[in-house]
Amino acid sequence: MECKNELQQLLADFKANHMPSVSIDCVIFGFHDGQLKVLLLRWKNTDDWCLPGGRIHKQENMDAAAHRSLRERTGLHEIFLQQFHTFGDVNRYRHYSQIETLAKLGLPEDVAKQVVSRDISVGYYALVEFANVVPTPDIFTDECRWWDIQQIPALLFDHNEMVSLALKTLRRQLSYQPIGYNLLPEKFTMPDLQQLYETILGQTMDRRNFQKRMLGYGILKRLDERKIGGAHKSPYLYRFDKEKYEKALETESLFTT
Amino acid sequence: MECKNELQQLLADFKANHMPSVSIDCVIFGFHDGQLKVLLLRWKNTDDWCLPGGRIHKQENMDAAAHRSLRERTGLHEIFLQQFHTFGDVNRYRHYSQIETLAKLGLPEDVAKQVVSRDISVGYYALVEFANVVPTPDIFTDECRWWDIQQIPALLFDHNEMVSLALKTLRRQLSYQPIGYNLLPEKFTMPDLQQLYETILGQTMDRRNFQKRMLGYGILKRLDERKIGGAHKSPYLYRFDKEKYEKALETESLFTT
DNA sequence: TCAAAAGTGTTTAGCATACACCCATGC
DNA sequence: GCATGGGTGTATGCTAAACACTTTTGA
Repeated sequence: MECKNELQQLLADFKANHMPSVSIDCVIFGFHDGQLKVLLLRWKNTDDWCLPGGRIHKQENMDAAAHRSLRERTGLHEIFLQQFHTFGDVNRYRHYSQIETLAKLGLPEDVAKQVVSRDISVGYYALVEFANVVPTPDIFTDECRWWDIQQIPALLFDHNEMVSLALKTLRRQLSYQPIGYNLLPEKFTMPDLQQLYETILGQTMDRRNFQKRMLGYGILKRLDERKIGGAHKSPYLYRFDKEKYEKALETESLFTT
Repeated sequence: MECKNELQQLLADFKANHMPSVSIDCVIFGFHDGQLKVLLLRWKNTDDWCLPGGRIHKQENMDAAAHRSLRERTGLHEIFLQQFHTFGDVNRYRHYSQIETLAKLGLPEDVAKQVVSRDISVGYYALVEFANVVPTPDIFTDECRWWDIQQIPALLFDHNEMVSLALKTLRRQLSYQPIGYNLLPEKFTMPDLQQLYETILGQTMDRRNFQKRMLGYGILKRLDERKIGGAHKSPYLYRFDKEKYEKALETESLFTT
């Protein structure tokens, strides 16, 4: 009972500080071992996975709330983060047997209902450098780890749909904006970059044409160093010319207002 | 006082039936006289204009709420309607001297504050056939009419920003999707269609190349009729091949999942 | 010395642009 | 008959795609 009151109190405090009806969910993309990965959380005492998310403080910009949530899950401060869609179906919380899941959480039913009442959720996607991430669970979850995009299980709520749409948006963005700055280490080789593109788009490309196109954007700087240690011929190392990269991000498309 | 209580009651009922913290705003595009137009509302007893909007019923899908709002403002049932961005800055309601405006509305201050408290707003844009629209004000407004996109005044809240972003999205969409089905009458001429494109993109195009491109999409059907009555040579009439048009909308881009 | 990966340049094709002439209609 | 707008086809250029040989490296 005391436990229940404590929970009620927690919930009341939470409600006082956060906007009701609206939540945020983040699809965090990372790249490692030639695989595109997504960061997922496992709910306490369950085998059920979901996307990291959060709520918006009453005096906080929505984008800031998304950044905060990201920071809490990954430890990263400067990240590429972009809104991609807002999900508002009444039944988006019923795709999966959430009642079972809530039961496993051990929450009293009325508390549980408030935790997952019908919400509008704003979906963001983030691109992060895999190696720098320290995956950190939140209070509802006891595990936070990367999943290969190909091997993502059935997620809670409408989160599988969110991942699909985020990936679709990422692919489209790739076709008119440079991407990679936030997904690769500072120094990388042209084959690294190509592998990233091929992984995101799910298709192979011609090495020579790819290189020509990338260099044509004028956002890469070839270093004097080469990557050593690998078998075979040592590839050159590149890094992004941040200034030009940012400019290319702003231009965004053929049609700028 | 009674008036105030009545308002309080209205507000209480409203809050019981609608999701708090979230609203919807619609940028409704129409096309007439070679001009791209947007439907705006004038607040009661003021000269302040804003976008039509609404709230989401507790048991209503968000898209349905947007459609309902559109229907109420235009009388139209089947409309092209698409979410384009969600606005969540804390200060988005302070771009303009809203306090003055609220004063003019004649609402008691505490009621007024609740009416325009800080919200997340989901922006939709709609393409409608100008001639079929019956502009209809809502309870907060006493005028609803079309404005040339070039002549839109300073709007309340962040609504100018919303119009800009909606237009930008529309322009981008034009570059990889056919548009026109919802903006033109059933039968139209190639010059009509070109004028629509030129108006949206804000640039002129070559007649011959435009026609080649449009016919190349395979979504137009040339009718045997020609448009009569105009001066000069009578142009052919076309209409969209709805089936192929829909298919083209789904394909959406080079990169389909 | 061999296999595997990386560096480099040329040819080709498809699509978008540029451009000019003839025809119909109302005044 | 003439000014205006609409119908049609061809030449050109640029970007993206296709494609092959040489070089380096570790095993």
